[in-house]
Amino acid sequence: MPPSRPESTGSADVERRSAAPGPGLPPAPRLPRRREPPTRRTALTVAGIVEAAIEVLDETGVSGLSMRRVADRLGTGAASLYAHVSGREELLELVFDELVGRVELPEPDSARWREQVHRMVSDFHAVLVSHRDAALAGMGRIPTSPNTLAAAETLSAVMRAGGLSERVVALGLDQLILFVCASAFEQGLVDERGMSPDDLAAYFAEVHAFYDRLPTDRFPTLAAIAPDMTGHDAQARFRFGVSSLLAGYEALSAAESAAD
Amino acid sequence: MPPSRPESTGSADVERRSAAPGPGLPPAPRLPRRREPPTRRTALTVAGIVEAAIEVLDETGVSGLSMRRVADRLGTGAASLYAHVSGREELLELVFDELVGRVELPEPDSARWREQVHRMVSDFHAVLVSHRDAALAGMGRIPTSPNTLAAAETLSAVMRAGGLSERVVALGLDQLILFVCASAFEQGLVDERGMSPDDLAAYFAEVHAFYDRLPTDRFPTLAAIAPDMTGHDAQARFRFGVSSLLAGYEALSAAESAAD
DNA sequence: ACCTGAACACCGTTCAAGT
DNA sequence: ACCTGAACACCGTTCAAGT
Repeated sequence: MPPSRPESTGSADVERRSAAPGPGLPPAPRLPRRREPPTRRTALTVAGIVEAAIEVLDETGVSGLSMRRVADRLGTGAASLYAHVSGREELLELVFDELVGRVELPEPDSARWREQVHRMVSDFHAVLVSHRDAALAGMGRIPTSPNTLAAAETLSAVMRAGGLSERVVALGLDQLILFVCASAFEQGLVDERGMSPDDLAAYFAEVHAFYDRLPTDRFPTLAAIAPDMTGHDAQARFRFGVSSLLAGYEALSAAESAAD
Repeated sequence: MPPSRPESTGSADVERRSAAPGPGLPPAPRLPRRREPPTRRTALTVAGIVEAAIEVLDETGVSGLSMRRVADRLGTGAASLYAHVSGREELLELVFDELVGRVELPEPDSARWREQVHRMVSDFHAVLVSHRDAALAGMGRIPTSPNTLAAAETLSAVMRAGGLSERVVALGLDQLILFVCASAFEQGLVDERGMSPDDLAAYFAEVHAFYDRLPTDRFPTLAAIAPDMTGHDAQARFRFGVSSLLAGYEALSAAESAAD
């Protein structure tokens, strides 16, 4: 029962399904029925909770993803979630695993391994960025959930197919995942800092101007590379990052073989 | 005045410094005095607030770094901080700048540029890690504060001294900083997830065992590289990361020159 | 077994009021 | 100009109680 009843707008009282007998009369007898107007959602399940959590995430970002808001969206109270999920931390892990599961996994092909790595990490990055700063939920986590394990297996298999050494793949896999998450998190943070698109454009224009005007005596190098720093969009920077990592892995891997 | 007065334990009423005349009598006249027992700390300043914030950070991590706790440590209320700092977000920026300022900046030397980069980013990483997950405060931030600008200038100058192209330095600088912050954040997060050192050791042993036991049919690559994944400590992984980035930058930079 | 309301111990920020 | 207490609108989690 809502504590205060807002005026019904339009089609009068269709929702009040049982008419009371009237003033001065006792309440009418009732057939037993489900204790609450069924509040639309079905019984609580982990999958349903994760789905609701992702909806909240899309609206508010990770910091706004609270147990209370998720519960609200499911028409219940926060305490009810604890029967299905140990707490906020586990819910974030489940959300992250669900998002990783949306990345398509290729059949490793040594002829196209670079392309395959670029594709996988770009997809991964895109999925994360499309859910605000969701990437935060993945940082500092060792892959042990089903979808993160499957993705780690495929990504490392592609790297091995490219001829990188076991050692380089083992160490590089971690770093590549860290890079994807950190990039996505940074990108997601930007629109988390509570700015309108207009403010945001203004802010970037300011940053651009700021770097262009850096005094060349105190900041000779930054001033010189300023055009190159502000001249690339997020996607170009991400692509550069992946390329430099792969080039580095190849060089280190080759150096290892040469040492044998 | 406390709403309810707990029984004084032991040494009776030493703290009630002004004895009331007694029941039925008006309150005794008082000399004007400082409204509060002087609470030890001097007047609020930005520097003092940042110092207190770092102390709180060291005790609780970024998530526990609240305006209320910082104020508490300064013997005041949270609202008082807003006269010196626009809010929590700005305070985090100030804390990050202060920490970056503790990194020693070398004179760029083209003969030792790799060593200089390794040294700078290791110092940076070490400073961040020594303050829990402080690195979180630096992510998603474009260097504009004094110490972050100075560090960015020096780091990019060292990279230029190493012969890397303007484009590679401009794009790589960002990535290198992101890598340092993300690594430090991950490392800091581990002891943030609220575990005792014993729990932590047990957890890592579990992870180790988990990877060692991965079924080889479903996870052939992960199973094969498991020893290499769990066999390196955080410092080795960080060093590998920096080396691979530098190797990548050199390769990409060389490829650019070759294309000219 | 699952769900609930109420409570506990917290948050960041604002604002009228004091000095 | 600086500081304050109280208030507002939030948090995650626990727990006794209900069904």
